[in-house]
Amino acid sequence: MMKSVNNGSRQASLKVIAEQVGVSMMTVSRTLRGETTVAEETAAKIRKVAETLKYRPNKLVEGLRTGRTCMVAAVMPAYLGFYEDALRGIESSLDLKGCSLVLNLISRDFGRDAMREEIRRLHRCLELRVDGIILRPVNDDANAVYFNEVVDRGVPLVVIDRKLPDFACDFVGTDDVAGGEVAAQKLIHKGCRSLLVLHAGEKVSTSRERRDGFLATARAAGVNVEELDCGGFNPSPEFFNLYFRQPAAQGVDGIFGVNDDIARAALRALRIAGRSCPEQVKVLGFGHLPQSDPDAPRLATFDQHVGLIGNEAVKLLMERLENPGKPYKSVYIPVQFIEGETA
Amino acid sequence: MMKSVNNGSRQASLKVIAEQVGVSMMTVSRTLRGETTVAEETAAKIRKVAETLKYRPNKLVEGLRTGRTCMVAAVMPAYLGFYEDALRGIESSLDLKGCSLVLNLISRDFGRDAMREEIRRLHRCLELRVDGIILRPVNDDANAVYFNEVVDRGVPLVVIDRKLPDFACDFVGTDDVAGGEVAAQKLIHKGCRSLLVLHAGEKVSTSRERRDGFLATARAAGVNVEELDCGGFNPSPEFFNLYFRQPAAQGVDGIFGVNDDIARAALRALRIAGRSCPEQVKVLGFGHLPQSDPDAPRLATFDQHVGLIGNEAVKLLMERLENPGKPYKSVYIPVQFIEGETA
DNA sequence: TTGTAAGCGTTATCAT
DNA sequence: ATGATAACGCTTACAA
Repeated sequence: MMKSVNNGSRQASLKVIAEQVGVSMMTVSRTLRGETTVAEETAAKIRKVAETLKYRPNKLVEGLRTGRTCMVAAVMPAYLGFYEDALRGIESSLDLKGCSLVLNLISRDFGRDAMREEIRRLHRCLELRVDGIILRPVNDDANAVYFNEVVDRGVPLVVIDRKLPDFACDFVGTDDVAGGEVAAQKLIHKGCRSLLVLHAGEKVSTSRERRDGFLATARAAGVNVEELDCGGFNPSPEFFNLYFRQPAAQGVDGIFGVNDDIARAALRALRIAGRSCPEQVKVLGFGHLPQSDPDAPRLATFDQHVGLIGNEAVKLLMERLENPGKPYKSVYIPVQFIEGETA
Repeated sequence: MMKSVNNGSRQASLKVIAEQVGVSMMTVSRTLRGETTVAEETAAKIRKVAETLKYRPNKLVEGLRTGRTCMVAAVMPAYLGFYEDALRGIESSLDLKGCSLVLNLISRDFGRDAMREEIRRLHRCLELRVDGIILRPVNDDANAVYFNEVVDRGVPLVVIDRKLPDFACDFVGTDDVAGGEVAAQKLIHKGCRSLLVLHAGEKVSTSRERRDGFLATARAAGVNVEELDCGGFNPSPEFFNLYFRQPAAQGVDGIFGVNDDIARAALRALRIAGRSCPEQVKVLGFGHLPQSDPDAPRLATFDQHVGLIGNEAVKLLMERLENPGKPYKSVYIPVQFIEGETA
């Protein structure tokens, strides 16, 4: 029936320890923070009692006083996919800085209300007095005025992956334009003369920029190039089958999918259409997602080093915390080409 | 150059609002918490100023006073895989309760030091004064005395997925024994008479229990049954190829892999060994992980409803918070058989 | 070397 | 209907 350590007593606190040792709270505080101005004899006694009582300093109070809670919030899509790496990067970087991660997941299920949900979560973060917020915005075409509340409070906000138009803040993402450019270069270099870029539509900045980089480079090189809007990052197989049956698709000898899913879907559609890869058509993806099927051909793609995005986001956050006035910075993580069997 | 809202002034607080309106902090507090004992006229003024100043109550202080921080920590493997669903379940359930999730990821890279890392993270959670902790232990064979510090503090601890021996606390996991039993029943029912269970070794409770359930049911039914220790949840393809070349493997007509990865690996090895599935050998997996390759055969498996594990963990946590004295509870989420092409 | 007092932002309790 | 005061756990500034 009896509890083991703190029988009946309050939680260990400076006060409790002070009473038990017979000194003032200050002496305890000093000792436990490692100040050397305490008599060794007293200090030893204090440390012993603290140990016995399993004292843990209250970080919240520290935050209350210093204005630093050592908590940083991340707000991201509930279906992490791609972002799991970023999350790991964020978490481990924060850990190194002695900070804790408050995670907020925005479910797809909210649909058009996702933005309202995002705001609600941001408000919660503010109430928790987190030191900063790392955000993958649910929308990158929306007017983002409501982020001003965060910024106005002086809470550092770092946006990752999808850049918000008309909103100045720190940003970390992939160098999508360069990625698209290199994709085109690679295909052209491998002899392709009629290119196709499969993208996810106008609304998503990452897709748009990869496509733009690709188109620009292809056109500059004077090769034929088409684009096809797949309507999203995870189009149905039927979509592709339909497309690759059309005559227009017959001449294509190089395809760039703006993400791996699109590229793999194209791969299957090509197989069904009876076109060989990489002999007749070369295919590049983007993202370098883990390939769960060991029997599928290894997709040539680009690694986005997503973990680095997370690391860098934390770094920017810490820099702004140190120096709130400095100009906003955008960091673009370069992609790395990954050889595969499809190109 | 000028900040937009709080130019030069302190953060909005009860005090600031009180001064601005010319009332006491208490009146402001009462108003903003929706008490009705405030004159409507005063209340209106207060609400307006609070709105203008974009006042957000400080949850930390609330926690300091009430002992409830509305923060719950989760400690899980950095490579979520399987646990991403649980994480979503936890996060969304917490959100419904008005709580925030503090996420701690334990990287595989720590190897044998993972436990030390786990302890360190638990300590951090205690310093943050979280209301409770949901933990997927890094080890389930280890002596877990150090969790006592958490329990002794009266911080509810709910363990998920892997049950700790010799440690009493709330637990939520899969009904692994029943899962193994049903797996054997299904195979026997489909006519298999020589079974094989591919498991991950003695150390992991989930694997062990699925195997035990499987073996017990198979033996009770009087069919032939063998077991093979794959040494982990992600064995190399070579491991299986080697095994299926042996004469002992030739008679097997029903295989149960304790997770989907093992089952799929077995599937490939069977194909290489020239044995047809499901005609000659039927294969069952466990876990119902998303199958990323649409061309691979749909694996017959068991859905663990991992999201529910997360939901239930939060429920247990809240129950214990309400009633710290009640006896510990173990909840086993039943699995659901998923038909597939491999059985 | 040690202690006292004030304050961080809020709420519970007891006045007025 | 409103206010004053203490308290939560800790640190900073100032005394002794």
